[in-house]
Amino acid sequence: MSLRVATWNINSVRLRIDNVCRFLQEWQPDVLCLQETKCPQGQFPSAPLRDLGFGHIAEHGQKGYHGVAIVSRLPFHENSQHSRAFCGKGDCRHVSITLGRDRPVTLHNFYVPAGGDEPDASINEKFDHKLKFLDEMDGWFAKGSQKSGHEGILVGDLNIAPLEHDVWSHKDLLKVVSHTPIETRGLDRVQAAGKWVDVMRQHVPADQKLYTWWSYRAKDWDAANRGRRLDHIWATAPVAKSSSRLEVVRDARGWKQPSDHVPVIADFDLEV
DNA sequence: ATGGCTTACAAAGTAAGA
Repeated sequence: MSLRVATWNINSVRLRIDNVCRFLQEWQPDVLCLQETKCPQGQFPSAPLRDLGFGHIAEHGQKGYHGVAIVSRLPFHENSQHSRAFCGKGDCRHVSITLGRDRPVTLHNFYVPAGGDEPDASINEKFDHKLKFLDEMDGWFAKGSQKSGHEGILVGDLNIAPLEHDVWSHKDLLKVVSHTPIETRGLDRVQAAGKWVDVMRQHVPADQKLYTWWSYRAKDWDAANRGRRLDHIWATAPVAKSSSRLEVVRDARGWKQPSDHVPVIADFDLEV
């Protein structure tokens, strides 16, 4: 049996619901995790997704900003939906559910704060928030937030491109928010605390460029190809080991009225 | 020339993204 998991920062799920439906139909994931839904709780465009067979939806949204959701063909464990509030804010940056019969797998969907422009926490409150968010994730996973016996998958827009070839120019971006050493060290700590394996880099060697986001501001995003890998798929070791395939749907950046992020898909050989 | 754009919103100009 195979489980296909996808993650996509959609930058308004209501504006781009047709793109979501196209993706679900053409790539046939079992579960799609969305970030930046920008959709108030209760106003998620569920109907067209249900019509495509995705009748299980965990939404955690608010007006205007942020917001995450999990859209699934497979049922969730009863009462398994959780949304953790980070940094004492109710800003809808996490939702998790549990899948699977014999071997439960908890799926975490995260939207880590972008962090603003200036990579200095003493003068930029947004950057301070980003670092504190990472610290809180670290502490949460270190404490063993995972139920014992449960494996896990963590996906989302983590807003950090940790490796040299996760950005178009390592040298130029070391001082740019998303690729600064203090952020990448923070992300490394989160990964270690949860014993998470970077599934994308298991499939694509670290010396090859790998991007999931291209700025709206580039005149020609495709030709310039100045991307960053801001979106991630992590899993606990046994789950990561079962991953048979990875796809970054770069073409989606060229669709009509696109998001600036593209879907990332991983297949796992799991009983679900 | 990595922001030159794009989004939401008690709708014109702000705030936010990254």
